[in-house]
Amino acid sequence: MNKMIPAAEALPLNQILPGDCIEVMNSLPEGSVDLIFADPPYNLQLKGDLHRPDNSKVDAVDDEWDQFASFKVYDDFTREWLAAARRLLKPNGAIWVIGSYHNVFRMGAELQNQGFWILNDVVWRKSNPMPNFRGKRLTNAHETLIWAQKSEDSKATFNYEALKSLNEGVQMRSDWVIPICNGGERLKDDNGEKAHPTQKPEALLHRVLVGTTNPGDVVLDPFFGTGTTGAVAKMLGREFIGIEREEAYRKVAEKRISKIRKFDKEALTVSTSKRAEPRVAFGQLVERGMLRPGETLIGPRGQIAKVRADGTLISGEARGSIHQVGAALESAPSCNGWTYWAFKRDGKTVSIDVLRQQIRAEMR
Amino acid sequence: MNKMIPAAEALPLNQILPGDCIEVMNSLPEGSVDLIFADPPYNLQLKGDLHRPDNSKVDAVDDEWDQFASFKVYDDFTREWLAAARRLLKPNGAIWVIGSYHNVFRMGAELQNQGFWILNDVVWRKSNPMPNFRGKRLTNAHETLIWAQKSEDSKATFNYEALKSLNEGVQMRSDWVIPICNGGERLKDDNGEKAHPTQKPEALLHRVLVGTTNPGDVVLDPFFGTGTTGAVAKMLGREFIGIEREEAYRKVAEKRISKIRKFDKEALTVSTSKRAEPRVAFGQLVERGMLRPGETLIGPRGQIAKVRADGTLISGEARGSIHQVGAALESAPSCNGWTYWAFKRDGKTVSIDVLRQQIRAEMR
DNA sequence: TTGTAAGTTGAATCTCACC
DNA sequence: CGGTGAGATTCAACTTACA
Repeated sequence: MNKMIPAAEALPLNQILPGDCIEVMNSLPEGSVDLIFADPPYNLQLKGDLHRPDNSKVDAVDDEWDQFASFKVYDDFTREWLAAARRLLKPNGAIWVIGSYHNVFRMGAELQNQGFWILNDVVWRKSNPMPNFRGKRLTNAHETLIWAQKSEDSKATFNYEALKSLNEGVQMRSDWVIPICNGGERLKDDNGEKAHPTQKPEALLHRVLVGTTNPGDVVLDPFFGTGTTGAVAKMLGREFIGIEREEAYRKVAEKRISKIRKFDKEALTVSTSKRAEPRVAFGQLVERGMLRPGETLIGPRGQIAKVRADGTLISGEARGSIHQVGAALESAPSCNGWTYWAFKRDGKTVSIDVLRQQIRAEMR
Repeated sequence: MNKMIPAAEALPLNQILPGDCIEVMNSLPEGSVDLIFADPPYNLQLKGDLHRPDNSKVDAVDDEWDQFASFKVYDDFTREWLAAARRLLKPNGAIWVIGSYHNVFRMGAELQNQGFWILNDVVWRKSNPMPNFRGKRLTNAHETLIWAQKSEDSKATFNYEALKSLNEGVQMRSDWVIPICNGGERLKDDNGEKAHPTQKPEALLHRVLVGTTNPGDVVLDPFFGTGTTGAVAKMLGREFIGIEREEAYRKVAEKRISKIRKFDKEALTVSTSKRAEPRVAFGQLVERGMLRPGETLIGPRGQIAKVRADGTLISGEARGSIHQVGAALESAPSCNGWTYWAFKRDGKTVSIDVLRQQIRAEMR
């Protein structure tokens, strides 16, 4: 790592870097990336690449040895690129990997072995999968993604409300129905053949990036292919770094991404949770005279408490914050006093949360 | 292995054997079982308590049998029971295992390491999963099953047509929508508490056994619990062998299975229910690029709103779902955004409902 | 009896700012 | 780094109570 240059400035943003992804990742400054999306190759047909100890004839035992050896080669490869990826991540960074049953179990186990902390596994349910023509198995209608943060105590970005909005106001689930990439989105080469065998749909990356990054975040894809990650990142105002070994793919991806335009800033603002709202102390309502010391608050089933000048409540034996007194009256471990308590105005019962909204509106 | 007695006759069929599953499996004759269904401990590693937003406490799976000190301990356990299971299988035998992201990657990798040949991974999509109460992750709405045969050249049973029939005449896919086990099917103990924390639905086993065994086949479940595998096997005219360590579970299972009657052949025909129109989230149109963030939607009297990246709209001060913003502009309590909003294509105004129809057509 | 409302529950790796 | 306390957070299906 070059200590002369601050990491952020040393990052080659919005570029496609040629070469082997492990080498290239190891040349980049550590702790500099917010999110990694990785769609590694999963062909296990590595037998031809293996160096046998001798030229013995292929028999059943050798077949088993072959299979074991090919898993070992794949596992070594997985271990190396995951370690390089992990080094690049910021402490609160996260990774998505995608695979099928051929490789995803090995990737998932290695993620755990390296200390990544799995947050969800997600099923991409293909609405239009290729049927199983021979009728010997089930239609292979899904692929599996794993979402993991760098370590158990990382605080990965999760835009809960944005994903809920994407899902008609209902909490987003771990199974995503998205069509495979075809039609106009499917990139073709000069011969009209598909430019990449496993091009991922932009809808998939849209959901990943909206849900687990913020605008301006750095997203790295070590198996860039024809650049779906980069294309969607650019649309969504994220910075990307692509790594791709094959020149043909790099060319297609560069052309593709050059044509993309970033969405308006307004369109990129997503729904946020209440957690992101500025915190308001209940005492402020008293200070401002919105509630008076001595005034009575009412709980959901008629419970009564009195407001004190310091912004605490008193109700029977219980005294303390709006939350503590609410919890005490409910014999509950906790209580959100803002939604629990109400007061009377002009004969009507009004939640104290309305007053908090007023203060928040003034703050904007 | 006792060579004096043919293996098949030595098998303790339709019984629940007490004890540790590894020891018991190793005491049974090798090569004698057609199918193994295994639902091992998931190693959930839960820490503190979890409360619902209404402050009720979630009854977590904190049983002693799910505690493992480390990944290494869990992996050793997995290796041993899978090896014992493999020994029991006939050459053309197969195995199903089920798990969550906590353990399924480790099981899948070990299956491959031992020479099992994966045929499919199957996603059990729960129609009614427990939500993520804290809003910190996606709803964990599925579990994963792996279907593997004993070795690459095994010829595992696969009843293609039967599964196709179960699926309204369409080839069965690798994602199965099945509700979690509750209601009358959920077994209770004498106190009215659930008898087992992780009882699997009979519908799941029904599909597994119809699809991958024949009547008369021997099905072994080394983690028998309260005996869903045995109950469904008996209904379907398969022979079962259960292994269960806990006496309480064995008692419940025995009582349960004694009440089961084998189906008439006629009764095996399953009734199919007509599905409602699938719900489409407006956000899907954005993810799929049918509408772009920043694009303008038009209301029936020329009202204008902009699409945001998370599938919400913004129009003046109003922001929210297509329904919410429509209602706000009309000062109405509610509004069907699908019929309210339109967009421009090639100079023509097109209802967004047209796009919803397109997605529904793809889903069929 | 029937319809409606309120209550319960499920394999869960479920907070975070501040002192 | 650990302790403290504010305060944010749920979906579908079934069961029970009651009109």
